[in-house]
Amino acid sequence: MPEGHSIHRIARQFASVFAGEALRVSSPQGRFAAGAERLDGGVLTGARAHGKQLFLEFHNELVLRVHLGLYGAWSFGGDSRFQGASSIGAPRRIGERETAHDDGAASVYAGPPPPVGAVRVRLASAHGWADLRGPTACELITGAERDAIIAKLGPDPLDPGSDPGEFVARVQRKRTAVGLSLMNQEVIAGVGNVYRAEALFRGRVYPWLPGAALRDDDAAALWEDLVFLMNDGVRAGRIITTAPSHREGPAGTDSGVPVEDAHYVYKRTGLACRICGTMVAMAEMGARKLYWCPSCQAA
DNA sequence: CGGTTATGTATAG
DNA sequence: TATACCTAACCGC
Repeated sequence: MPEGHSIHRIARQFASVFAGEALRVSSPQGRFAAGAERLDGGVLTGARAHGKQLFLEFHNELVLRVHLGLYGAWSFGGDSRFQGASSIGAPRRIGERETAHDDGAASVYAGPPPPVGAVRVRLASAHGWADLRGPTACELITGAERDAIIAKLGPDPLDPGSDPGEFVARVQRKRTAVGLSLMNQEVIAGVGNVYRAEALFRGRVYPWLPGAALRDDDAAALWEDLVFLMNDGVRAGRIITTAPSHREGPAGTDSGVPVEDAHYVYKRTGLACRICGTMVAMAEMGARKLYWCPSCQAA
């Protein structure tokens, strides 16, 4: 259940702990047995994310494309070096569960544990392992196919090289409601249901406003806010969109912000808006639940 | 233990 | 718009 920030964290994790290493690749569950066999023993040369797509690149030019979908997840474990790189911050986060490794007395890494549950793919180096469960997509593609996939996607707020004007142009090109376009990965890549609701609220944007009617500066502000929010998500390992002054509990650090204080509107149906006190509303939009404040985000 | 829910997308009609 | 996909956490009984 990850948005773009989780995928970028995972890509960074792979790059830092597996790049340059020969990997044992297997599919304990069996559904990726053929692919695993082709990758087994290969050296990981790089890991990249664009939006919610993850690309693990191997020395033999093969690319493993993974999309976690609604309930996919990676879990990691390994030696201390591995742990240090993977567990900065909160101990447990959505889309990238980390297993605390029992290193009672600085024990030597003894290899991955027996797989638990439906592990589609397991990657293992001399220092650690990664298990993938429940992805929507897990397939081997070529570099050219990877490039084609990225070319179809909109700009990613987490890519420093992306062009804000590209987002503005794409969202304004259609009459589609802004709330729908933010979920369209061809308009902007990496935004999901939480960032959609929270960015619209922070920008005071009416979710049903047609993209074509979105002012230039409002569109640009939405983009800039998503750049800020999503980079913060990569750093913190969770989505926190509230300003400290708008939280009910005592001000705290990332790890200290309680779940119920992390968002303005997401999953707050019926609760008072943190800004104006109006009851937060919920409606279906694009087969997903949209949360908004009818006063702050009035038409 | 069973039902519900989820930060997603593809495909059918 | 509806449904399938396919996994685990959570909640109420």
